[in-house]
Amino acid sequence: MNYDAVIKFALEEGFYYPSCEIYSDAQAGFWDYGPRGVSLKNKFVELWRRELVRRDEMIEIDGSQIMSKSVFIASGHIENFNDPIVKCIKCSSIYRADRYIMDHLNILVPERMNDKEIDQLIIKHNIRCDKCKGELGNVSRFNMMFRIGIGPNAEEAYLRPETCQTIFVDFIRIYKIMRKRLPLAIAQIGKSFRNEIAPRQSLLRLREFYQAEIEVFCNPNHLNDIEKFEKVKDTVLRIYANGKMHILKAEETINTLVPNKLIAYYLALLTQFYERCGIDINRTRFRKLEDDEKAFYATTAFDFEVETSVGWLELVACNYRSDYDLSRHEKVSRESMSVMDGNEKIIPHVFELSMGIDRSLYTILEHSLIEDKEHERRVLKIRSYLAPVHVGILPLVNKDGLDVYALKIFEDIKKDFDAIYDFSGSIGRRYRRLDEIGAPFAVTIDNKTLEDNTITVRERDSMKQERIAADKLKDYLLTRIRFE
RNA sequence: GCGGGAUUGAUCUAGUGGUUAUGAUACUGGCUUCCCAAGCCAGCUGCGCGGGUUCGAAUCCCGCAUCCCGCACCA
Repeated sequence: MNYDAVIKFALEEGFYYPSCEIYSDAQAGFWDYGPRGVSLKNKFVELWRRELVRRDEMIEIDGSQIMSKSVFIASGHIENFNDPIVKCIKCSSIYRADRYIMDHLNILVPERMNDKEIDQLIIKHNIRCDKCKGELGNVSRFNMMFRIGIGPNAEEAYLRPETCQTIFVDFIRIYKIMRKRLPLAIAQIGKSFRNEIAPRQSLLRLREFYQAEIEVFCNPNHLNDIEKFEKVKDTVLRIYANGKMHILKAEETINTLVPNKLIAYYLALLTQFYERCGIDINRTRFRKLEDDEKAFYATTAFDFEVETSVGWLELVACNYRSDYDLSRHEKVSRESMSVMDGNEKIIPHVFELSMGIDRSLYTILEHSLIEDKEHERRVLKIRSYLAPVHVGILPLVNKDGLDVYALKIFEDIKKDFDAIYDFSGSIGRRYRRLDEIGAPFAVTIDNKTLEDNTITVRERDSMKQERIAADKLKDYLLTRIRFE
């Protein structure tokens, strides 16, 4: 399915839709998850906990979304997370100042150049607006962080632009109390906020969005002492670097494409996780970033990208952040961030997996939504453990006590599964409705049920049915829906 | 943020100044129906927001917002 079809599907079925849509002053870049979307998201998060957090014995925290100014002085966001912009006095066109000058003068403008120097360059070379030849105003700064005021005096603070800052500022306490050793991974799911200039494409570019971030704290001198790497050494990594694809077992990438075992290990875990999300892994790649593409804190970076109808989409940023964050926080807060690793006293380095949840959910939908022309149906062929609804309970006809029997079954399982009871419309119509929201199973109660207490279970993808004892339904669903 | 296009029920859509705004799908209730979008009856939802022109605006004009395309932006 393509992007437009997924958007329409999401609106119709209640996966997600624009926030505040009944008001005309609703702002772009904010979307709500509806009933089906929340159910999908919750299951995605549970899979993430299962396949990453618990599997790798990570620690999960949940931090505040509002953080103090000092955090972002230390993190570099106050200084770096903004762009110098100039505005045309005449026609109000806005340009990114440093790039505009580079394009016009063919010179390199260093990132650290201050606003006055940029102003002088503009005046000296009489740079004018491309569109109307009007004069340009003074440089101003647009910071992508949402600044907010705390309390009656509106003390300066910010909505976090990435969840990981919580992990960095909490690190030393967690390390001291949790009795863990390096490498130690701390994970968090939560909202982040970025004041994008022009958000577009629904869940793909939001001003308020969910991240699942994993920060692996490690000793830079032991990046190849990773015993658990053995468990994933045969996992195939798809790496795009130097202009071509490399499809190799994890162990074959070490020292060539991937600098060490620790990074390769987590790239492998990530690959396995997304495979279990039902994303077509043959349409994914880890793209090794060139120096000019990397974030200001990264030394090695891979983007995990997936092919969609709108092109390659970045789902996860994997950055080796070295000791940038902890050292900066140590300097600004004057709290020591050193820990003992064996006999070494070090400031840990950090390897980060920064997942975009909203984009991941979008991709799962796009890769799972199928137009089944043969059976005239739209089917969400999503993994059963991610399905927003697990099972529909349907009386074949709405009389003869079948409805009563069906309701009893529904009451019996509704606390253990996401189940819906549906008696309205023909049986075929009800199957179609369940197919559309990806319910992997439909249970039908018919006359035979009244005689021998058996029911039929219909499978979404094959449309095949089998008859089982009604009192075995719970076991049946448990084995078929559980995480594999 | 700039330029262009668009905005009519949940979804798609007809409607270029004049009765009560069109149709389809979907949805709801009922009848029928023992297994895959059948049929019949009944029903619920709508002109993005604000201002102007006009006797009269979904329709013309202006502003704002959102969506789409391109540019720019994307730590």
